[in-house]
Amino acid sequence: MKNPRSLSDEALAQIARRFAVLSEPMRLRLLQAMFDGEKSVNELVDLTEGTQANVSRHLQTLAQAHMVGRRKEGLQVFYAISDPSIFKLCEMVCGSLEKQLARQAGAFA
Amino acid sequence: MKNPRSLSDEALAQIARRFAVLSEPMRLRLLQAMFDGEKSVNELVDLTEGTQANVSRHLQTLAQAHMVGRRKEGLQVFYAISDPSIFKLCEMVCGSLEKQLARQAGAFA
DNA sequence: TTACTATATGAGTATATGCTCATATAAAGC
DNA sequence: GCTTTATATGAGCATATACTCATATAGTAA
Repeated sequence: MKNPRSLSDEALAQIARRFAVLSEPMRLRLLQAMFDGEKSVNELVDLTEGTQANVSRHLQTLAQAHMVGRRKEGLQVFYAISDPSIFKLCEMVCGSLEKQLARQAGAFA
Repeated sequence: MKNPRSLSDEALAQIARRFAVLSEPMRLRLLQAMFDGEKSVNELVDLTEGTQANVSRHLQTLAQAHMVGRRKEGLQVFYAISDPSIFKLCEMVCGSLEKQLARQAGAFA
């Protein structure tokens, strides 16, 4: 019996990919660092305390997912959040985690 | 210079973990299959066309993340979505993907 | 040109996780 | 007890990806 799926395999793969991009703590740190506006790679390296190579790689991942935009200015490259849904997504996940952690002591104070 | 992060490493890891749970197409298929109510493992195997072993494993992952609940009735185990934020999360991701696709499509028009 | 700076990337390694096969566990009926 | 059915899980393999180190590329200035 063939089952009727409302979303194609292709669509599900894209949704999954999007969640995967958000599933690395370092990338979340980078997004968090960009919450108040665009930042150069070096600024992001300082803010996240990551290595330059690693920060650069994660920024490519975020850019390929169209979650951040790239602006070059001289030697520097500035990245900024380009998809406003990111903010809401993170809010929602934080919210449901807070509810879950309500029984325990929270790291979200 | 120490940077002030608004979310602890622990909190970021938990948020990342939550996104990771949603980053597998098979798990999204399972959630989609449960959108209209609870289902037994066998029903989910049929609906997703996966193997019993694999479906069972993914259900454990979803249950550990408190996204689905488990109810045992005789020989069968019924799973159901227990975290309503799942619906909104998927809606939002679908929405922002649609926008992206519309832009791409527009570029070819 | 050379030197310096900011960013990106190739190569290699380590770890995580998804999948399958086979088997284990649990519940019900005989 | 034994058998059947529904679900869970251990073991092993394959792949994906995060990380580091070293180097490449691009832009600026002398």
